[in-house]
Amino acid sequence: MFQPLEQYFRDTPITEEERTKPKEVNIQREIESLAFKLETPSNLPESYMVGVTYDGEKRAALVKLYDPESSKIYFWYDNTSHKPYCFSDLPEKELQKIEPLMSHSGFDHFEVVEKYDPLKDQKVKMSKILAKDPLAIGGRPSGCIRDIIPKAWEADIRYYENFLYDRNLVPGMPYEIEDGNLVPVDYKLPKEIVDAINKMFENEPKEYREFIDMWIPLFQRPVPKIRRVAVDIEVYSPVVTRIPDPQAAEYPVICVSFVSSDGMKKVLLLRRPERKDERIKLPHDVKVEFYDDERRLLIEIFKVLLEYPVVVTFNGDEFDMRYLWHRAQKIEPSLTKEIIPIEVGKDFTSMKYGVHIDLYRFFFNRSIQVYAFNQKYRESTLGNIGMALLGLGKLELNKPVSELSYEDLANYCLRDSEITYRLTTFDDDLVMNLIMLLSRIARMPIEDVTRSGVSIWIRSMMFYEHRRRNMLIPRPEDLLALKGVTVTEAIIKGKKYKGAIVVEPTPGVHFDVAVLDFASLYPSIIKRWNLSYETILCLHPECRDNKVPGTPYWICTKRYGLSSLLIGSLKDLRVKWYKPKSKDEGLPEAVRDLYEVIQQALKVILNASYGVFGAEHFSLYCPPVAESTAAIGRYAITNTIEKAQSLEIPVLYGDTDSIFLKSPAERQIKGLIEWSEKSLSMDLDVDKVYRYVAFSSRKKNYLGVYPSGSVDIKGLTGKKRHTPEFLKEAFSEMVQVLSEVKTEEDFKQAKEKIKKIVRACYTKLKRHEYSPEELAINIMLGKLPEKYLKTTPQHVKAAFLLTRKGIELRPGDIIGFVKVIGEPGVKPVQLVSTNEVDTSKYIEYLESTFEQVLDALGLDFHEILGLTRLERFMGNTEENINN
DNA sequence: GCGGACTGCTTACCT
DNA sequence: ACAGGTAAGCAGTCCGCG
Repeated sequence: MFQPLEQYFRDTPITEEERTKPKEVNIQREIESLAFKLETPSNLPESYMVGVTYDGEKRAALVKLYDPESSKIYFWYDNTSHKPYCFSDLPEKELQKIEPLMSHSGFDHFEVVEKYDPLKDQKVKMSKILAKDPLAIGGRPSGCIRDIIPKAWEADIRYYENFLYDRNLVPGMPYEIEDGNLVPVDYKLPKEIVDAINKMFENEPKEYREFIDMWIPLFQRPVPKIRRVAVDIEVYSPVVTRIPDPQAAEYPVICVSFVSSDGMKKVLLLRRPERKDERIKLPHDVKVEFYDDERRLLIEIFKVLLEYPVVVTFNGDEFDMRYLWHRAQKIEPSLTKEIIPIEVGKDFTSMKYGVHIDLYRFFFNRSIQVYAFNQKYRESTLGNIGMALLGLGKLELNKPVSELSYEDLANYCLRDSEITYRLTTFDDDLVMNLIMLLSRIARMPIEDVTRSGVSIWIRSMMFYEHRRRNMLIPRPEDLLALKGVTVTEAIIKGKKYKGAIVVEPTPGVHFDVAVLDFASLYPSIIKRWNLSYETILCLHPECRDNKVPGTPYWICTKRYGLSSLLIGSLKDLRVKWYKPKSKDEGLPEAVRDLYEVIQQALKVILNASYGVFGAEHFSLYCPPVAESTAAIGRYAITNTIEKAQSLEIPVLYGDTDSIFLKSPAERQIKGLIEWSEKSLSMDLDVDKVYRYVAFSSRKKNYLGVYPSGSVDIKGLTGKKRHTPEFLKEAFSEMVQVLSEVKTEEDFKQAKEKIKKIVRACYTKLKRHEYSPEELAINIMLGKLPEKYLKTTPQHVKAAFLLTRKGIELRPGDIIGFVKVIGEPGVKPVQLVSTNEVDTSKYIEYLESTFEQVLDALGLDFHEILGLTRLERFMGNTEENINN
């Protein structure tokens, strides 16, 4: 798979020309060549909407269209005179009396509109206040229209979002320009597929089928391959441990690398007087260019950036793009904001011509990390993600960037671009496809969807739907005042309401265990119970009997709830169509892969759909909706457990949406599933079957072995991220032994093997045979070390020992530390020598880690080590472990 | 002044 | 800036102890 390095690389002498000062160049002329000419054709064939923004100069929405034919971006400016606005409940007459509004320079005019108010369940007349520019509505620190009028509706929506929603445009979908107008591309979807999907939902109500119809084209329309370039820069820094400050941009950019989808691999190097390298050895397909004027280097970078519709970076928002922007202005005054093809915002950077995707922002998103990539990467660093998803890590450095030879610098920098680029291409462009699909579902431009969390995606999806149905979007304070806060009491202090049920596990080893679970429990509940902010606690007296079990809440019986329809339709499309189809061997691989991406994108959204209603910062925050969802979940699982018990199936364990059943008969399982369908209207399925499961008495903590011998480990310390390597190693040896156990009898032998593993580990600890690296506990810094005010945890103590050495640490960094004798008891792994290790602490660790499994097997740690109570009390020495 | 019982903080996990 | 529930380890506090 990987080519041998010697073949792959080529030696290139650094030429005389490259080593000596090149001829003078005319910087001004070079800069002029950067002035890019935007193209706004009056006709353009099928092109994809990749960017949407507001052009302050033209005072209009700007749509960036990607034409797959020419691989170029074309601009389209709104020609429909769409204006910024917000709503007021005051009649025009009243508004006219508000002097600051009437004299506001941004005020344009009033309109009277009729909207459906979902909180009142009736039509209302609203005054629409239109403005000349978006900043007049909101966005300035003071004097905005939304602050002048007493109550403003829909004033916190960005202008271009309003534009998208009002014009029914879907980012990521294909459009044409016809005689200067933007029109959706008429496209016939394969009839068999549309019919097949529709058939599955033929018994659903009309309101529901409308949603299915709306989604189908968004998922089924192909996603184009997009021409793109990955960029990475290296900056000179006199202080090794400090990351250069992009605002100050004090030091020169010394290297830049590009890797693009059209096969370009390029490294640009700044020639520095102190470097006297003779040769440079790089892969044969890599172009190298030397520059001795940093200004020319920057101009060359900008030229490349202008050429590509999509620019991909890793942390470019915070660093690379920002640094280039400030550095350019600092060293060459003619490189003005107008000339540099980068737009620097408060917390992101974008491109003037194309779009900028910062993969760090995307991969950092918890939902992406957990649901799309199943926690395959645990740290959001380029090296970590690259290693986990591509098997390609960063190049190791043996000295600081500023001291590297040209060759090492070029290779290092190139590798970063290579990883960044390949993160967008692996598995047939999985990441690009995922981004495009999320963009369509959330109705958000790529640059926004890759930089925001699920709550913003769901907000956008919901807002779009409100506009499409002419529904007034409620103000958060009205929503909260009307629907109120929660009534149940959480088990955890400080939480707002009661959550899921976790069943006390039956300790021990159990053979032949079936796990049943509700498919997409919470989304199913939201659909089945018609949960939505407007349906819960509705105003109709006749709905009051339709109670949510375990709460005083009732649900509307007259209207379908918006979130119920939205989340319900997405859930059904995933569960009934895309997920099974993605596993269907009868389909071509390309189709399966596409369906897999779609079901992944849906999973990401669905998994968060319940939580957002209980999240204070969500713009449709409605705690009773979240609380009811959890309450119905408890109702479903407790009733299912009772039913299982009435069928005399022992329930060993359960968590939220699952129950673990001991040796159930086929017929019993069938009975349970049918019961669930009939009395709960919920899909209960067999999720997995284990050869055996080992439970200790701890919840969220078990080990299950499948008939194939593969092992599921949940919550056990032995596989947690921070656990020292030596323990993970010993633990995985034990897991290997357990995976081979087929019958009760096999346990005898297995237990003996496990005893040996534990003893061997104990002996090695006692003899100081583990290296500090193997002993290191690796814990992530949740915030800057100085921000720990209430307590100082051990990893923070270790972190301070590092900062004292001048090493900069940031939230998200992982601190490796070893327990040592003496104060403060810990040391960063880098500074530890073997003889100061606190062995007794590690023996305690060994004990607690293995105990979780030994408990279940009926083994005792101390008996394994053959220690008597007295010996344990006295402490034990080298002698008594050797015999 | 010290240790045990307790609470609270922090991280990593499960669903 | 999606939720709540659980485990583990440690920091810090309080109280009693001739």
